[in-house]
This record gives sequence, structure tokens and C-alpha cells, in this order.
Amino acid sequence: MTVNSKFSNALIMWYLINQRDLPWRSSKNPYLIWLSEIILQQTRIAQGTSYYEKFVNEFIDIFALAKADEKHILKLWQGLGYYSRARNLHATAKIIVDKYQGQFPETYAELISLKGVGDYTASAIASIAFDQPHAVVDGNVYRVLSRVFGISTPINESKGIKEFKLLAQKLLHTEDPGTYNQALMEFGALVCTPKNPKCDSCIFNDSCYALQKRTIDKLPVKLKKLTVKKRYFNYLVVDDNGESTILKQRHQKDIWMNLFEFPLYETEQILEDETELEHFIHRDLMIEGTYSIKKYNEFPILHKLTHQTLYASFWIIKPKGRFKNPVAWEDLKQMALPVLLQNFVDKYQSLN
DNA sequence: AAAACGGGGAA
DNA sequence: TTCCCAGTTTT
Repeated sequence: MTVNSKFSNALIMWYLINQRDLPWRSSKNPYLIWLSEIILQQTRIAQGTSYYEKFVNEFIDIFALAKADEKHILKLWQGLGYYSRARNLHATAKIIVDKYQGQFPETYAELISLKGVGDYTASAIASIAFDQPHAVVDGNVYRVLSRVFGISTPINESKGIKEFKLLAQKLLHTEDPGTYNQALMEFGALVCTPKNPKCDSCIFNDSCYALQKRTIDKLPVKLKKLTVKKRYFNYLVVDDNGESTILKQRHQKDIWMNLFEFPLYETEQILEDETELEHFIHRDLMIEGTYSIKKYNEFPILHKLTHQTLYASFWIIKPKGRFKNPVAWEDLKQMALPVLLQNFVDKYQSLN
């Protein structure tokens, strides 16, 4: 028995006993595998599972998903983040229906050409749904392989990306690549965890390089730190006695693309009073001039994203006359809102 | 090659 | 706080 098959056999044995019972594991339907993989990109199982259930219940197959409105899909996606995944999900569903007659392509090359499907997801679908020999490399795989084999090449530079992909591919259990891939990821999620890995009960604790060298907490190596910029958002919340408000859809290439929000006035720093807002309100919101305005939150609400920290102030505007493009508050239930906005709406409505 | 893209949970 | 999650796309 080779070193490689020893590794994959041990892993698969461990997996058959210790795997979690997850909803997408009961099927090899490529639609369900694809859906679960998109949802789980950069997302914990615990967070993604309920979304998977929602989507499966709402869209039983690729045809149902392709026919849906993007607004509907975004609403179901609300709170999961990285909303380009939802937009690409819809675009790809249409492509599968229109170009492939609803049948998922089975080759890696065709799969990776789909929107929102990169090397990881193409490999996952090809191996899990179609038993093809493509190794996945996700965060779990980087961690397990870097520790067990003592590889300190940075995982976020091209050299490391290639090296780990090559190693994962070399270790691949070609008889059952789907199970091998899932086993490796599951092992990283349950045993070889980022903090406090369970080395005592680890099946590789007699050979693990990092454990022997006491470098578990040094691996995998990840370089670079991200820069976080600050932004100051002033949301203008028109409230016509709880009847209607004004909502805008974001279209710019920016955070939350295609989600809805109240009219936004962004500033370079925290806005203390409303004088700077008045021109904007009159020009973009009001048809007839008079209204009252009051700051809702004394201190800006902090909302942290990966690359930016948002400081949000909400200004409540009670119009005396008509205003442009009113939307019933009731209709907000259908619109996808960023979590920051949904939290505000929930709090605001509980007070009225 | 680097930066952007969400939100949440664990330590 | 910091890290990072079944990564991909754009710059």
C-alpha cells in the first residue's frame, strides 16, 4: 500500500464513522450538490444549512430556480452575505436550462465556465455528483494538508495554491473521489480545527508533521492583512404615518449590489445635523416641500464588513405633503435588505 | 498579484 | 478583538 492510499483510506474510514448527517449528503443530484456548494462558499455549515433547506423547498429543481425573479432569490439569500453568489446562482440556473436543457454538464471544464463556479466548486460537483477525479481544496484542506505534511508555503499566494492543489490531487482516492473530498473537508471541520484541534484523538497523530514539530498553531501560513476603510452612511427614512416610505435598489458595483435600502446620503465623516441633508431631501425625495426630520440614533450604528466598517445614522422624515415613489412599509417583507437595514426596520417597527 | 465581496460564531 | 468559514470575481 502506498503512502498516498494509506492517507486516503484512513481518512475515508474515519469519515464513514464520523460524518455528520447533512441534508445535501443524501443525494447525488447535481442541482442539489451545486446549490449546497454555492451556499457554503465562505460560509459555515451551521449558517448555511437553513438557507439550503429554504431554497430546496422553494425551488425543487433547476427549472423552478431559473424561472424565479431575482428579487425573490435575493430575499431568500438575505442575511447570508456575498450576494453575488445569489445573482450568479440565478444566472447559472438560466444557462443550465437554456444551453444544457436543464441537464448539468459533467466535465470540470464546463462546470468551471459557469458563473460563480471556480476551481473548488467545479471539483466538488465533478467528484461528488459525477465521480470524477478532481480534488477539492478549501480552507479545511489547506489546514489538514499543511499540518499533516508540514507545508509552510503561504496558502494565499499562487505558489501555495498550486502546491496544495497538486498534493490534494496526488492524494485523491480515485475509486471514490467524492467521498475522499468530503472526508478531507469533514476531517478539517471536526478534528483538525483552526483552534484547539483534537490531536489526542486524531488518526494521524503518530505521523503528523506539525504535531511532532509543535507547529500546529503556525500552520497553515497565511500572509497579508486586509485594509478596512470607514464609511459613513446616512439613511433617510421617510415615514408617512406608518403607511409608506421610500426605498432604492443599489445598482453600483459596491457592497450589497441589487439589494434595497432607504435613500442613502454618504458622507466623509459623521453628520451631526440635518442641514447638509436638506438639499438632497428636497431634490430627490419630496414633491411638496415641508417635512420634519429627526435623527433616530444618537450614535452611529456600527456595522462591520470584511473590508469596511460602516457607521450608520438613520434620519426619520415625516412628510407633510406628497413624496416621490412611495413604497408601502408592508412591501418591505418582499425586498432583500442588508442585515444593517433589516435590523433597523425590525427595531423601528417594534416601537410603532 | 491584490483587492473586493457579508455576516456570524468561536476563542 | 481576531480569525475564518465547503471561494469567486474583478481590478
